[in-house]
Amino acid sequence: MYEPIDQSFFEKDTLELAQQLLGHYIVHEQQTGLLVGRIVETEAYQGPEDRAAHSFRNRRTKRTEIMFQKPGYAYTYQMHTHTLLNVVAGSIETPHAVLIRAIEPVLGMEQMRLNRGAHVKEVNLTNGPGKLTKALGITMQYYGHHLLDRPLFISQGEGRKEIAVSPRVGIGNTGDAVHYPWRFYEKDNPFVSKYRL
DNA sequence: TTTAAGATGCCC
DNA sequence: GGCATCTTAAAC
Repeated sequence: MYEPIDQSFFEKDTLELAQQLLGHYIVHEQQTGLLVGRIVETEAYQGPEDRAAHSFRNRRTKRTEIMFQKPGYAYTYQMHTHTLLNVVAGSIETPHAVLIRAIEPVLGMEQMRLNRGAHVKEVNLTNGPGKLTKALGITMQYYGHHLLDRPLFISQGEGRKEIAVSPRVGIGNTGDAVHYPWRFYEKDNPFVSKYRL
């Protein structure tokens, strides 16, 4: 039923990929069962020109190294107490990534509740980049994992509604980059994260 | 070796 | 609005 998508899917312009990811599934096959979420919000980060990107000015470190590889790898990193998940984008040596900011629970909601806490309302289970990784059980162990490989992969979706666009969330102090319209989400979807400065 | 900062989220 | 709490990078 859920099968990894083709490598060619990742090989497109980064802004295009960020939009194309909307409506596709993230699948995590765990011992406890299948966890599936439908991607409803993404953001593009395009080093070396993009001041908000970790790879700004081709900064190449242990953390950013995966962004210089071929597209389709998972770039996970720790943000305070949370793990955030990116899909590496752009050709080799072009350090782009697409941050997955929100998903809509499709399968395994019981386990997602266990991962997130029983008192959390359904709409708040996965409506943020740190929330969805916790719900899906995604940790730093997936840094450098390729998203065509089980147990964590992208799977073909069944389409999406209208795409809305906005500036990216939570990038203060990055000059012009603050205004780039590189956040994409499915219009009117209740699982999209709250916009913050 | 030490320190600061961060693509967040939860609680007060 | 404060603060948790972890990884990395850059300062010293």
